[in-house]
Amino acid sequence: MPPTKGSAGKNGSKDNGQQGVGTTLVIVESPTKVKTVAGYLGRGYVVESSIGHIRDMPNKAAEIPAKYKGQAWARLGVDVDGDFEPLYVVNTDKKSHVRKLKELMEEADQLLLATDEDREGEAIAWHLMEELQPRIPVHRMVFNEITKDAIQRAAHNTRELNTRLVSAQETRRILDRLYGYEVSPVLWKKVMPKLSAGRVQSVVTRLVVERERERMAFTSAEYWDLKALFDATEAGAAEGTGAFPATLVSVDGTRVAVGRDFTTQGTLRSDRAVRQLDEAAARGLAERLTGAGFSVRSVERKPYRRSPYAPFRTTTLQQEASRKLGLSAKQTMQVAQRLYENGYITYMRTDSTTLSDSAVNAARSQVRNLYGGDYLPDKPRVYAKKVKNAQEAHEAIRPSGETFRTPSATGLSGPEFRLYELVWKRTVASQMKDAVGESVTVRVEGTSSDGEVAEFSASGKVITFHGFLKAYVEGSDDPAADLDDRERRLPPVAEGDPLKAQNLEAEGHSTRPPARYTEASLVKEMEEREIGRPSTYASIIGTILDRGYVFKKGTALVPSFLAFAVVQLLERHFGNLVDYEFTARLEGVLDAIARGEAESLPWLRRFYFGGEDSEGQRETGLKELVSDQLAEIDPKEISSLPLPGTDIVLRVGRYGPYLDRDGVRVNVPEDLAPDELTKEKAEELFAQPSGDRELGTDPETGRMIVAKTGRFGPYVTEVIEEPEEAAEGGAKSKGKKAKPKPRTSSLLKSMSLDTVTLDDALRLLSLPRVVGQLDGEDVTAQNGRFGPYLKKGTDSRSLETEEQIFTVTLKEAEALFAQPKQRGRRAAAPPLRELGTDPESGAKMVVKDGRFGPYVTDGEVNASLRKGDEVESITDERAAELLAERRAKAPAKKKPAAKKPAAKKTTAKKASTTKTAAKKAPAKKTGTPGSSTKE
DNA sequence: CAGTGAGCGAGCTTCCGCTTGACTT
Repeated sequence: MPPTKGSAGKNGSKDNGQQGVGTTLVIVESPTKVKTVAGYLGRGYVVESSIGHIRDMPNKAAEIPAKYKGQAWARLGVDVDGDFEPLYVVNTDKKSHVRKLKELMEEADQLLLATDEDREGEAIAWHLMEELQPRIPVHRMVFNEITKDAIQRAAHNTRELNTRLVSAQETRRILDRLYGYEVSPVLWKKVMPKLSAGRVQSVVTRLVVERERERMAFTSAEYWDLKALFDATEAGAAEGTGAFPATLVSVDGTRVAVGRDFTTQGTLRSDRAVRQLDEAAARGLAERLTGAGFSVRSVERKPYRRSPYAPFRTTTLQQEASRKLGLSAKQTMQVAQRLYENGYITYMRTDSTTLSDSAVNAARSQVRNLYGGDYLPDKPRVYAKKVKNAQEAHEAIRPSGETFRTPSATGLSGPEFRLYELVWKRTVASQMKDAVGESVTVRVEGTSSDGEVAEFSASGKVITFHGFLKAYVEGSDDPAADLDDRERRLPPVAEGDPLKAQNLEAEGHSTRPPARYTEASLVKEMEEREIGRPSTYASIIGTILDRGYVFKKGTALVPSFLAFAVVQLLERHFGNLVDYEFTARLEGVLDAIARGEAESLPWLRRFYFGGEDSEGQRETGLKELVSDQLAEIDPKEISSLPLPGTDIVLRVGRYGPYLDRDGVRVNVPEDLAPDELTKEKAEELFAQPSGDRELGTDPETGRMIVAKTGRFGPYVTEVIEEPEEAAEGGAKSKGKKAKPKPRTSSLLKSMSLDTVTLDDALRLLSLPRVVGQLDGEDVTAQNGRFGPYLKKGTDSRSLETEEQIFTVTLKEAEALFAQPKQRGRRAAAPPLRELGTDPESGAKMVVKDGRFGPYVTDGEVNASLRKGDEVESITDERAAELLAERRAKAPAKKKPAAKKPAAKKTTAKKASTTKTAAKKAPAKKTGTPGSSTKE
C-alpha cells in the first residue's frame, strides 16, 4: 500500500499553492477513471475524459468537408501527393463532447493531458492539442497505476508531448487507411461489392483459410494397438486402487506406431523405426496374448512440478472464458466491460500480466486466509512480459481494489459472477506455490502363444502438494491434455511382480487433420503473431463473420468459399500485404520511428508509390497495384477453385458458390465447409434433383416443361434431351448436330412458381405473339426487362399491362406506334417541393422524386439528398450546397460555360496544390536526382 | 446460374484502434 499523507482536501489546496494557478483541467482517456482520479487530485482540478479518440480521417463521403470534396485524394482522407498529409475531422459522435472540453478549458489555467501512456494514448493527447488549440500551459501527465500516490506524483511530474510516438501512430493509421480503402475497392470490382480487406482482417482470414487448406490436403491413416486391463495386485486392492489400464507400446522390441508417426499424407514417416499394426494384426495378437502371464518389467518415477499461470490479459481471458464458460470473444468483453464499469475488475483491454504491488498484497493475503500460509511462496511471484510488443499501459486483468472480494461476497450472478470468479481464481492462484508430486510409468511385459514379446505401458500421477491447483486449473483446447493436471493413481507395484490381464482388446485409431480455429485459438494465434491489438481482437472476428468470410459451426470457425476466393486474389496480387510477417515488420518500423531512428515519410512513399527495398529490389507500390495492374486480375480465375482430380470447378458467384462442369452448374449449400467438398460430395450435388417443378409435356413437341428460379426470378423453360442416338445415327445426322436452344420466359407478375400451370407455361413459351403487320413489318407482343411491350422492327412501344401481351389488337398497336415513344412513359411527376433560385446557375431549384429517392435539381444539375436531409425541411442553402458539390465532382462534360464561379474555385485550388508541391519537391532533395531510375 | 428493347439525377460500400453511451428489441 502506498503511503498516504494528509487529507484529500488539504492536499488539493497545497497543490494549488505549489502550482500557482487556479484550475487545472485534466483529460484522461476513459470516463470510468474520471471519478477516481478527481478524488485523488482534490480541489483545483477538473477531470474529464476524451472517451478514446476524438478525431480521425473521414469514414465516408458524407463526413468529408465540402472544401476537400473535389480533391482526388478526398476519398482516402490522406493527401498522398502532398506528403501523405492526413485530413482529420472530429468524429460525429464526439462533436458535442469536444465542445464540452473546450468550454471546460475556457475556465482552466492549465491543461494536463493524461491519456494512456502508449502509442494511441500519445496520439489522442496530440489530437486534443490540435483540436482544443489551448492558449494556456499544456503538459503531458502519465501514470500506470490509479492510486492516490501515483496520481498525485504524476500531476506534479509532467513531461512534454512525445511527437515521435505520435508520428509512429499516425504512420500506422495512414498505412491502415491506404491498405483498407485502396484494396477493398479492388474486391468490389473483382469479387463482390461491400467486401473488405485490411492489414489485420485479411491476414486473419488467410490464417483460417490456410488451416482449411491443410485439412483438405490431409489424408487420414488408420492404426491399431491393444488396450489391456490388468488386475489389481493384492497390495493395490488393499489400498483401494483397482485394476489399471495399459496400452501396447512395442512388440519384440519394435515400437508400435502411434498418431505422431504418420505424415499428413497418411504414410509412415520414413525416419521412424516402428511397426504399424492393422486390424487383423492387432486382433491376432490380442488372441495370442489371452491367458498369457504378465510381469512388471520396470517402474520409473519422476518428480512432477507445475507453476501457476500468469494473471489474465485480454487474450488469455477470452480463451479461458471460451473454454470454461462457453462465451464468445465479444460476449466476454461485454461482460468484462460491465464488471469493470461497476468496479469489480481492472481494465479488460490489456496485454500486460503485471500486477501492482497492492494487487500482489491483496492476492497474497487472500491466499493466506483461504488456503493457509503453506500455500504462499516466500516472495511474490513476478510475471515477465510475455508479449513482445506489449505496450503495457495497463495492469493485468484482476479483481479491483486493495483487498479482493471473494466471488460469493460480490452479490453478482449469471455470466458476471462466473467471469468474476474466473478472474479472481486466476489472480489468487498466480500468487500460490507450485504444485508438486510424482509421475510414475509402469512397463508390463507378456509373451504370446507364438512367442512374441508384447510390452504395455501405464502412467499415473500423484500430486503430493496441490499448490495453486487448489484454486485454478486451466482449460484446454485439447480434451486429452485437459487430464494433465488430474491425478491418476497406479497401484503400488515393483519390478518383477506378476500381473494378470483381465481384459485384452484391439483398438483402432485414425490420424486427424489439424483442428479448425475457434475464437479462442484464433485470438491466441493473433496475439502470438502480433496481429491486431487487445482492443480489437473481438471486433476483428466480428468483421470477418459479418463479411461472410467465416461462419461458425458450433465453436469452430469455418472459412467460406468466398474467403478462399478473396484470399486467393490477395495472395496472388497483393502477396506482401497478406504476408504473416507484414504486421510484425510494420511494428519494427513504427518502433524505429518512435525511437527517432526512422522517418515516416520515406517509408510511406515506398509503400504507396513503390521504390527500392533495403536489398535494392524494386518494390511495386500499392498505388500501381490497384490501378495500372488492376486489369491483370482476372475475376473469373480468381473466383475459380478447381476440385483436384476432377474437371469440376467451384466458382464463387454473386449468388453464392456453385459447381461448374463443362457448363453444367449446380448450387453449393452456403454452409458446406470447404473441406467437406470431396469428389463424392460434388457428384452427389450434381445428381441431386435441381428443385425444378415439372409442369407436364408440351403436346406439340413432347418436351417436358419445367418451372425454375433463375437470376431474374421465376421462369419456365423446356427440357431438351441430349441427342443420344447421335453416335448411332451419326452417318445420317452428321453426328455433331447442335442442341437447339430451349425456349424460356419469365413468369408474369400475376403468376407464382408454386401455382403456375402447364397452360400458363405454354402460353408464355408461345411468345412473342405476332399481332399483325404494319408497314410491311411484323408487330410482335412480348415481355421484357422493362415489362410488356410491342416491337416493330427496331421500333418499340411499352404496354400498360402484361395481359395486353395476349389481348392487344393490331388496331391498338397501330395507335400506339402512331404516337411518339415518350407517350409510354409516365408523365414527369410534379416536384415534391419548390425551392428558391440557385445562386450559381440562377435557376429555380426543385426537389423531385426519382428512382434513387428524392433529389434536388436546377434543371441542369441533379443531386441526391443525403442522409439527414429531409424533403420537408431542406433549405435553399443546403440545396445549393448539394448542387455545388455535384458540379465539383463531375467535371462538366457538355456545359463548360455554365459554371463560372465553380470553375474559378477549382482552378484556384489546383494552382495552390501544384504550388505547394513544386515548393516541396526541391526542398526535400530526394526526388531530384535520377537515382531511382537505376536499371 | 435464362435472355431482351428505352433512357434515365446515382452514390456508396471499405480500414485499425482508442473509448462509451444512445439507440432498439
